[in-house]
Amino acid sequence: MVIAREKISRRALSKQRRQQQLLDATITCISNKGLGSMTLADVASEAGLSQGIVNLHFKSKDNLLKETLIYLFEDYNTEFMQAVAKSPPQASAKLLALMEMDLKPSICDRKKLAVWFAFWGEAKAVPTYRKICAAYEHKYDSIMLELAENVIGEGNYADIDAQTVTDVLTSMTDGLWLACLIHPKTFNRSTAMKSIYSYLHAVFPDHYPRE
Amino acid sequence: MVIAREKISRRALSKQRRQQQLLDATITCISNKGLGSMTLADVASEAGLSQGIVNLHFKSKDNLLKETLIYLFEDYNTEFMQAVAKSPPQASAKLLALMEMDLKPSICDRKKLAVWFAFWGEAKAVPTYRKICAAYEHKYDSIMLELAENVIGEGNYADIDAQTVTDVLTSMTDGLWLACLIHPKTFNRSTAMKSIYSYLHAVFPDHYPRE
DNA sequence: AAAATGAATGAATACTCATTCATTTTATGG
DNA sequence: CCATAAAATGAATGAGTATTCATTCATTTT
Repeated sequence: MVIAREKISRRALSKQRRQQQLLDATITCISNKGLGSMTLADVASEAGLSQGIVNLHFKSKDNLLKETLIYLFEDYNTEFMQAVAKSPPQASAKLLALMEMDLKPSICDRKKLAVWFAFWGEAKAVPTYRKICAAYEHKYDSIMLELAENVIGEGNYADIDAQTVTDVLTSMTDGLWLACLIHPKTFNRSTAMKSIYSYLHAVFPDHYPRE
Repeated sequence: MVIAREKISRRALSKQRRQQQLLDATITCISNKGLGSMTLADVASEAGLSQGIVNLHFKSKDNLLKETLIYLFEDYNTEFMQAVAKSPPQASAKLLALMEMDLKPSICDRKKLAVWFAFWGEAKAVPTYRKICAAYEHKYDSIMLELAENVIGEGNYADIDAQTVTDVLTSMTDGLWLACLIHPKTFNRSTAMKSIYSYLHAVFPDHYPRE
């Protein structure tokens, strides 16, 4: 019996996996309907489960949204740390690897970007979101800062400071993400990478040669 | 005939003022409560008027939001065109003036930025918003592109193309706006300008000397 | 096999909010 | 001043939605 089997597998799923499934469904729904008009019924239906399921697992809608933001960050965090760990040991290579990571399809993907921007769009009104963002982003900033300092120390770049480079790179990726979200037709991943590389080349010519 | 015309224009004016007042109230409410949880009652109360007032003037909430986005763009548009018109005639000066405009307090202001990001956060789900954004932004892009082309033509910058410069500058301002919105404590207008100038100096050293 | 568990259901509840509209207030031309 | 229309009001409506909870039932424990 197909129905019976389906029912069994539904219940067999562990609590953690069910929550993850609901978080994924939430991301899909925010991306499709917007944070404002997404309903818990949408999430339940997207997950193929019943009305009350979200409140059962997440207690409230507010809490579901908070957990979704954290889930997004944890995902990004993993990619970020992997990019640093797996790239060659030179600071310049790691910095470039981080930029490439920000533009790779699994990160720079309209579905996820829509959710990031949905939260940023509520950040002024919802201090909880702002605090979560601030905590994670501070970590990325300090890692990039150290990399930029190392690159500067290796070359002859007396008149540029590491914080400025970090600020430029961070704001550029955020801006390129917005372009990907709003202008999907004209946005192009390799053009975007070209923009970033053009800055790196301009500011650190010894480390990032003209291609 | 003259009397009739006067009568019409007077009424139109007051109507227009009321609508502007409601648009301002909407911006305040979105900024304070987020696009998702802002209600028409909030807007009416913010404007010191009654329940039904928004539907009277804007027909529906969706329409109010659309008009609010257009209102934001018209405001930005005025500043943009003024910045181009009032700055010295050299393309390099106009480009710098545009960047300074993007960071001036009346534009780079958390209240307004919260509203921009609120709309961008819904842009994937609401094609209307995306179309409005695309139409305006295409215009800004082509103006900046021409300026960048002129700067390149004036100097010895064979290996950089104008579209890349435009892309970098546009994405940087968007990213800096996000920083202003999310990290108000650490964000600093002059640091942000320093970031932008550091790029202009790096890419067009003849036009933007080390400060 | 019986009892206990707890995940999942989905109907019922309580509440919010956009929209409508009958009524009141205000402005204006005659 | 009055007559008329426009503008504004705010109570009423009803569609929609988060949340609750009694109940079901597959699985685990005894």
